[in-house]
Amino acid sequence: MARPSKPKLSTAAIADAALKLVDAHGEFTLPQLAKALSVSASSLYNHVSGKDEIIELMRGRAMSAISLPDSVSSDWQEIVQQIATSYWESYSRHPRLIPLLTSHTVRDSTTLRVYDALAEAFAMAGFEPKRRLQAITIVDSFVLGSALDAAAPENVWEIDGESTRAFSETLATALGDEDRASKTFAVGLDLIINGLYSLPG
Amino acid sequence: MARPSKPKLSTAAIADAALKLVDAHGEFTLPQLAKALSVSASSLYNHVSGKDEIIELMRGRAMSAISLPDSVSSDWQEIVQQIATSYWESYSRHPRLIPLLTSHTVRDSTTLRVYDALAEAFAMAGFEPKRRLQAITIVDSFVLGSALDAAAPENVWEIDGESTRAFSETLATALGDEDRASKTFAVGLDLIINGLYSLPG
DNA sequence: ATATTAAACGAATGGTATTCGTTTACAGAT
DNA sequence: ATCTGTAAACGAATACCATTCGTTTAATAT
Repeated sequence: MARPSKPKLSTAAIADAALKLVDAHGEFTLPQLAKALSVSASSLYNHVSGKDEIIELMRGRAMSAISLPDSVSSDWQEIVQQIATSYWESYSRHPRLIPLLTSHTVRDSTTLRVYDALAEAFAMAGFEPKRRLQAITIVDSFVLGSALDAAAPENVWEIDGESTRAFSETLATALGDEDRASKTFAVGLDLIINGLYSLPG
Repeated sequence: MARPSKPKLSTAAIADAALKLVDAHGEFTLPQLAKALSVSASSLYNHVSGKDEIIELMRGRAMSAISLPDSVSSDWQEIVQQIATSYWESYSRHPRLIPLLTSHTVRDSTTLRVYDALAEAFAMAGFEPKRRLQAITIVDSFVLGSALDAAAPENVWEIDGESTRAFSETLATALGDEDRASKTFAVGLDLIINGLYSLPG
């Protein structure tokens, strides 16, 4: 077969199909992806430079739902809370994507705008550049860590039965609590924002 | 060649060599590893079930330096601070290992003991099992996220020049600050522990 | 002394990302 | 309307990679 009348591929279609594979299996290969798109693997290279770019496309896809709040409508704490929550939710909608992203440089513009928005919020709060970076890093670390935690829901810990009662009891409470991850993130974020507020400047 | 008088391999030697490769290149392959050990790739399978087990061995190697404090010597806040810091330091000594670990179930006993110790500390603080898990998760998320942040020190953000001034100024302050990551982690952890203390139970 | 196990090897298998040359449709210029 | 160059598909080929298997021989256990 040669060039078709209507192109079978596009970067959007590739990103969507890859994301679907990652959501389902936690990974993807180019032959898999090609088969899912009814296409040969080499055809992908007419639209994409390689597997790395596909991963970066998925990041953009996953982050596209982020809506950044107006900088004027509320105080900085509420703004930071909205940004961080929206950011975390985007990660959490595709938990199994996260491990693929952590070894990659961020090129996606939406993601970069999240940092811009956080920087402005903390600037509005009167944080000097140095402490601004500190605040951003703390929030970002917690978002990423929480999302990673949510990425491995059940089988993170393989218990041999040698655990203390304190930890066993603790683990037992995890079962059945549906959106424990979401609630825990909210609590932690709140705690961080309040802490940043009262931090000695 | 057949069986040698003294074995050339051991799980410890394999883990060390693999860790050295990961520290240097951020990844490893079995042929690489075999060459570093002056051995053929198939020989590795006499000591190890596959690449996954080697990764788990590296986790154990990286975490072996963790020393858990006595539960009686000080108050729970100091204990949690010591555990979390030691935990973070172990990750940070091998930052490029972290992405390999995040997609794996924890089997390493040292790592599991960290959770035990945290559970006991929070139990001592009077946290009920449910809030205990919440506290552990928050601390763990922050440790992991911070370590990941430290894993990609320079090139995480590829700036096109389209950033706001608030963020550009912010990024500029990152240059030259050697152990910024360590200081930021300390600030954030302190803030979390204090927050947990005053959290409505 | 003999049998079993352990630890090395090379060769083979099946999968992976990527490159290249070829084909042919489409789009723009003459 | 024709010509031309680019775009988008394909199959074949390359160079890895993880893993398995059969073989060899040393160490160990019986």
